[in-house]
Amino acid sequence: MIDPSARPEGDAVDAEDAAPGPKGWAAIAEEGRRRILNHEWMPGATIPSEEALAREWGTSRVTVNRALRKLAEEGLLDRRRRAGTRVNERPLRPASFEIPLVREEVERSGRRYRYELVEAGGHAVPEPVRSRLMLRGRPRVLRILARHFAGRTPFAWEERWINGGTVPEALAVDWRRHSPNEWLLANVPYTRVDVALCASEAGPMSSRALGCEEGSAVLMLERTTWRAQWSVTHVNFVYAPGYRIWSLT
Amino acid sequence: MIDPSARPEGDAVDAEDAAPGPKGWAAIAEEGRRRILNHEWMPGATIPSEEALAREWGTSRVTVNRALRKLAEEGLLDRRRRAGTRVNERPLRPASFEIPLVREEVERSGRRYRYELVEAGGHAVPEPVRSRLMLRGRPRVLRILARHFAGRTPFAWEERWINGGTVPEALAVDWRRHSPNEWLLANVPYTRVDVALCASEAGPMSSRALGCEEGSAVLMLERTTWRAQWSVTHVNFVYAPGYRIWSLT
DNA sequence: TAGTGGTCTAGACCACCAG
DNA sequence: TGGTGGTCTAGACCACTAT
Repeated sequence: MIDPSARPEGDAVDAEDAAPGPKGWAAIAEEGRRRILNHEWMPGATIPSEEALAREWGTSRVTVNRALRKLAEEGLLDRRRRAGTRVNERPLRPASFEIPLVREEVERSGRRYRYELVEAGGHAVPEPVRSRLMLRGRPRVLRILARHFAGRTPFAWEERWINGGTVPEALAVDWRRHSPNEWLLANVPYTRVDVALCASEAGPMSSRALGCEEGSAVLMLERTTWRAQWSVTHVNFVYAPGYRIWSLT
Repeated sequence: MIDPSARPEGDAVDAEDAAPGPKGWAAIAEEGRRRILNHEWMPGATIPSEEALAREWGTSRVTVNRALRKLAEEGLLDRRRRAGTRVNERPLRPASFEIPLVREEVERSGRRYRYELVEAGGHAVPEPVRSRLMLRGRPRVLRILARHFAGRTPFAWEERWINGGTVPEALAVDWRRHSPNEWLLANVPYTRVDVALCASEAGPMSSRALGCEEGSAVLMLERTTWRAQWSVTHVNFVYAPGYRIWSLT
């Protein structure tokens, strides 16, 4: 949840005058980052071994390891046994996007969140959803349609299917009072989540729900959740036009 | 680049019969994950201290620390000094999306990649781009329009501005031969990248370039790159209709 | 103020793989 | 086959914060 490296602490030991190098693994990582950006460590080149760097910086190998591992996670370095550590030619830190709960996203922006159930009940399952949920036979499937508001403005449209074979309790829940996302998170442990993002054109229902024109370009998030090998739920979130998702800096 | 936890190795020590616990930090993390999913560690509850777990599993505290740190990064645990480690009430592993280079994405899918320059030259800078690049005064700005193909099919449309104040060399590059993305990555170190995703409607140029109807819903990726406090480039990638971006499992 | 997590050290063994 | 990174241990000090 919180990046531990963001709280560099524990100033190592001593002081006096002996060790001239940076103190703490975060500082060491910073020094490595600087050398890479300044091309003191050239792109594609092999950097000194952990042991050599530990000697140079007057620290232990484990500390150097921790720092270099961080830089490797950031994509700046490529590490392999025996081959050593190389500066990545394409220091492309893959942008990462986090998909928060709708409620949290709205509240974080300082607006009031409201959830509104539109419809909940059994429903024929369209083929694409059927295959996503890997349904066999004719299990009961619950469909939920709902809106999420930021203040008075529609924020997102939710179209969800819940596999009653995996989550029979869901059939008895009062969905006027419980938002599916939050109820499921609180009540159904899951082991895997598949998420996809795409652009879509607002359909008849979503455009009415979001107060935009049919055919408007909207961002759609599809999420399928699994508990072991059993599918739990598949949901499409359609965000109101203009919605943007930002990378985590 | 590579998740180190994916290669659990080094089987710890001994064996004999003494330590019944899981071996290695990855195995320990797995055991913790299991307990959380099985509600053996209840949501919201505080789990035993690192020292206690180290004793229980017959390992060292550092190893337990490494494992629990991993689970915290995954969002399953919340750790704080003195307060101890708690099971997160919302074990929502934030889905993360990686934005690869267009070329890599195309080639990974087994198709042939081709880049085609449409236009490159000085150009008036529209206000939104101007503010994104934080341009002051009237620096020279290069605009590049290009297409990216997967086989014979248009894959993405690129509209890019390069800040000539920060990257004067860019003004002399032959953009018929070099794809801006790759040239910039290879030649300009950067320190920060801002990325946003949104849905957009294909405009006159992008629709013609992508071979779709004007107004089609398309996914657009905006990226602004910085070198220290100087903006390097701002680019809009418009993907052909139907493009989907998947989370990294 | 005491207990917990964050970090460091020094030494060690092992898996991997380029030469 | 040797060198490199991955990992483990045991002990230690420190920063933070709930009580």
